[in-house]
Amino acid sequence: MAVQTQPKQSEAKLLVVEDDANILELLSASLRFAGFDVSTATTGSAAVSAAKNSTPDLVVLDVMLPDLDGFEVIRLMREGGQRTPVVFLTARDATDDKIRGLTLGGDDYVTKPFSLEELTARIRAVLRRTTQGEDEPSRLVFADLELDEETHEVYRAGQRVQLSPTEFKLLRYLMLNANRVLSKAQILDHVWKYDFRGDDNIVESYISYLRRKVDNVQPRLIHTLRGVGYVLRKPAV
Amino acid sequence: MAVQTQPKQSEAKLLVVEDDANILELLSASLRFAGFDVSTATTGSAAVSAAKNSTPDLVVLDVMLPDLDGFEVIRLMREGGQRTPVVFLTARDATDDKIRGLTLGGDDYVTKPFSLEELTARIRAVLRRTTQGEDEPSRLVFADLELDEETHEVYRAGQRVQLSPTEFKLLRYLMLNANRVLSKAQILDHVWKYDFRGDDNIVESYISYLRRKVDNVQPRLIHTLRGVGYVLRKPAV
DNA sequence: GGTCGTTCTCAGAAAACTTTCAGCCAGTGT
DNA sequence: ACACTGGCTGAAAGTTTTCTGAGAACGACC
Repeated sequence: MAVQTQPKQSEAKLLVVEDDANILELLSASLRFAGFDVSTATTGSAAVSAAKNSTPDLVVLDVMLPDLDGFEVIRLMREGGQRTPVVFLTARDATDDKIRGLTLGGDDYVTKPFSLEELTARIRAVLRRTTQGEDEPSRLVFADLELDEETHEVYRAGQRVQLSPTEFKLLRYLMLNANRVLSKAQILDHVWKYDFRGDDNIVESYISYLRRKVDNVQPRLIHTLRGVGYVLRKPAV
Repeated sequence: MAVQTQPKQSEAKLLVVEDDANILELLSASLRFAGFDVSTATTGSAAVSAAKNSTPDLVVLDVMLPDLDGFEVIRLMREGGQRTPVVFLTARDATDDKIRGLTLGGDDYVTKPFSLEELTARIRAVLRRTTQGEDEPSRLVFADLELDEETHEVYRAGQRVQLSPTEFKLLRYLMLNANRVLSKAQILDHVWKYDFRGDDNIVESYISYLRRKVDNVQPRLIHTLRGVGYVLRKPAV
């Protein structure tokens, strides 16, 4: 198999609005790679007109923008009758009034710094809620392993398993990329917040935790490829 | 279970009339998401003609409008023979006698600032009263937990439990969204008034009160999902 | 004006989770 | 068989999140 394709992600059209060039680059690259059709804007007014023209399925919107703030952008966008769902990006300690009301109308938000897994999970969740018709299932299944993104329940061989937040994110990432080999660096980049300055070993630790909780029965599903990374797959016949 | 749908809310047609752009956006987004078919107007005269054309099942009407006041709007609306029920939005200290009479005709009102739970509860109640035939039940039931929206009575395992107004609203919100994970932000946005300027901790406090009063017997129904939120559900099988 | 129920805040305790580290183990190549 | 490298994991330290008791603030009602 030559080409590695990403998990099908509804091919949705996203508009990403963010003025920090680094974060914008990070987001657009990884969301694009995740299979979304991404366009970008760096100011509120550019975002409004971009939304008018390209009618995205969802907007990823930094609340703090140089010109308009996120709420104004949304209001203007929706004045035209568009009802585009939004995932807001907010600063960690936006204790202000700023972050009130963001979850209304099926929208959601993530606070900076976030992990890419977190953001894409929210995007998927919002799309799931707002897209009618042929919907993404909220339940990931691989062999006898099941993970429900909505209820946060995980089962192995029918048994309920309790996972911590990081364990959950890691497992979801593995399942979304089943049969694909993931390097520790890759895992770190996706599952940990982008400002994490630690060492690879933490991935080993969490793989270990996950094995203990979720991969303690036959057949083993989490495999180590020495010097390469990890992969979730059914053992060879 | 694939799709997460909102609690079915009769799909009723609402006309929302409000001149403050922020509040209008807040209302239309969340009511639409709650399953109503929402149209909007920002002036009294626009409201009258909108009502003529689209014959809503219920009107949410700010009493204070730039041109006509809410009572005028209703008078004009009803001159044409329409008997559309109304939920008024009034300012905090509307001592107005006019408002007193409102509830007589089957209409109702909420004072600003309100919580969305409060508003949707009123809307549901008015629709329940005015819609004959297949009506929404006023009694929510989950496991051995029962909550009557009309009498405000709550029972756990057959035992009557006394709740304060906020506790009641919180529990109703949980029950309306049983089996769905609700973040503290989401709970705050729905159950607390939109001008509340406090932090998440108040949700924790009220969850704690609720547990003490309502979830002090087996099986536990209110569960914490660390880092995610709370959910009302029956324990794993 | 006092009592009561309620809302909201604060702060400490408890619990859960994350991260690091160090020693051990396993696979690989010589 | 040996040394080397990368991976695994137990334990401890560090951090974050949640829970809850106590009390201040508020307003309704007598």
